[in-house]
Amino acid sequence: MPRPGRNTYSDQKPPYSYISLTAMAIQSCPEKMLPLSEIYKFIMDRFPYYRENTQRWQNSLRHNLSFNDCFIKIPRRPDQPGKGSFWALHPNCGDMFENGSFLRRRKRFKVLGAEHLAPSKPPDAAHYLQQHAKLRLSALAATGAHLPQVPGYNLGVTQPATFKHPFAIENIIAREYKVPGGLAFSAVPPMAAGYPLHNQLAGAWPHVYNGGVIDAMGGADYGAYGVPIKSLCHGPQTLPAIPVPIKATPAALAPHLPAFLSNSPQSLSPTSPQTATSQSSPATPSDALTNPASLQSVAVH
DNA sequence: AGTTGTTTAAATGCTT
DNA sequence: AAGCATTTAAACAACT
Repeated sequence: MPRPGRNTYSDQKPPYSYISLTAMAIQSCPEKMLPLSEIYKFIMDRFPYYRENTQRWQNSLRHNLSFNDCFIKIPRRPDQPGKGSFWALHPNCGDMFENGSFLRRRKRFKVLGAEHLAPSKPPDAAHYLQQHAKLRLSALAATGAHLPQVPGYNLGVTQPATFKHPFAIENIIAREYKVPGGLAFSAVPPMAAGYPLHNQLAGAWPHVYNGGVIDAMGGADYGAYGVPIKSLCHGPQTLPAIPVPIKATPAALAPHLPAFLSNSPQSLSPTSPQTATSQSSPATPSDALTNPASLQSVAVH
């Protein structure tokens, strides 16, 4: 748990846009979808800055959820009582922060085509995620795995370690350039900028380096909903140290990234079979659902 | 009544 | 400077 009231750099505004914060929250949960209230909670738990002015930033965040096509709304099933819908990332949104900055995307993600023209039809992506979650749950039940129960929607299903969405919190952390000595350099450029850089960057990023994100996820060992962090993320010690240029160009970046960092639908060659990067166990039937063909999307502008 | 979700509009700041 | 992404504010509807 974060330390309440601690007056540190962690009280400063984190260098993440609402979009990246929301994506982080969504990716932190095994089912990759969260209700609004849980997104709020995630952000407030991890970033003390957002424990204040809640009306302001939560309104902004809601605006972002509605306004940006990279977020999709997933209706609750009857067996998932509660307020509001779930929010998830559009399966095709890929790595929106491929430029290395979580403050500003290079391009906005925009959905094209049928989804906009026929909104009355439930979005395939939403259906896919629901089905995906369901199938993974039944697969899990079959294995007899014991995982913590989370009311309503999140049953603690863990992701296979082979795929990490670019927004997964561990991937975001992984982009920080770690130096053996403990000094850390950020892959996030200028805005690090807005931070007091006279001191060590590690000090400027306490929410990341000083037990921030990892520590705050329920105290180093447990992440959201009591799921052990290590089952969700690579531990900090196993995070790849990836030197990312301060001003990264996609062309310069992509070839050097480990597969799991560039492993997004959009980063694949168009001819690559999607099943190769399925988020679910390759042995599960949910693979058939991982790439809804009707989902057409593109980054625009 | 409070929360959730959508939409419009304007301001701000970064990128090209 | 223009274009664009993001932030902020606000109004409003729907829902619990």
